[in-house]
Amino acid sequence: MIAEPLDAVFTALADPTRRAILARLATGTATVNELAAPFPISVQAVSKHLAVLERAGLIVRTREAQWRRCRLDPAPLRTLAEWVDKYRRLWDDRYDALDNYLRDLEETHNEQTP
Amino acid sequence: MIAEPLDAVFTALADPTRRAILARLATGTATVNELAAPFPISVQAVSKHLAVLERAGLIVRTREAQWRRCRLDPAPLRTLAEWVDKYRRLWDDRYDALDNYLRDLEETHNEQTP
DNA sequence: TGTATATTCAACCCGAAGGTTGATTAACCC
DNA sequence: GGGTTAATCAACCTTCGGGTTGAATATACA
Repeated sequence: MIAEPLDAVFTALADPTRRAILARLATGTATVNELAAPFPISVQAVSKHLAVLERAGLIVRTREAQWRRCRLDPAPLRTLAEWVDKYRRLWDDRYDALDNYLRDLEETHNEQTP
Repeated sequence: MIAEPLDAVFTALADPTRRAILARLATGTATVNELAAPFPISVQAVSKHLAVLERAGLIVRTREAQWRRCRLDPAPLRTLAEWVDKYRRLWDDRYDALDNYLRDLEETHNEQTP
């Protein structure tokens, strides 16, 4: 099993702190200190979280004087959505197939015991 | 930060072995041994993976003689798709806003330096 | 009843993940 | 240049996740 970029994205999103950071960034860009403010953890810890998000391609950090401005990059979300949709379709199809199968069983049963 | 069910789903999907198990189950139900066969790890390790998937609600295990038959449950995937779509929409909107902003800047610039 | 098979439980190992504190780098401002 | 602020780097601690092996449980079968 090759290491997929999907690993990094799912791993990044598995942490509630990181999802909260993304939620904050969805309302606009922010610096590391601004992002860290609402959390009861150190700025260094938040900095680590940002590194994880950056590795997953979910955010981009740019230098701006002594600040690092963070902004979202929705690209990996598209990949994720494709993955989810693919599986949902597969599974829904299977469920449809199962439904049909059960319906057939039912009908056959009804025919045998009218 | 309350522990969300989303945590369990993202965590479950972060592991490539577990995603492979889901891929296998997308083609139909299977027993633990059947699921374990393709992997170079022990049956016990696979059993643990299945527990993680079950906790996330992604699979259901039913007793069948001495076997445990596993089947997918696509429900959490729907929740996930909703989450992803919500964020994608938010972010795409922001990007549209940024695009418009940059376009406005450009136009203003062109007016000032014709 | 006894044995084989399927699966889980329990105890353990090891490395990675999330947190801390302290030091370092980089840019601004007086 | 000297001091302040923003952020990262480095070292460390503790918890958790994925793996192992060995024992226990449950069911089928002869």
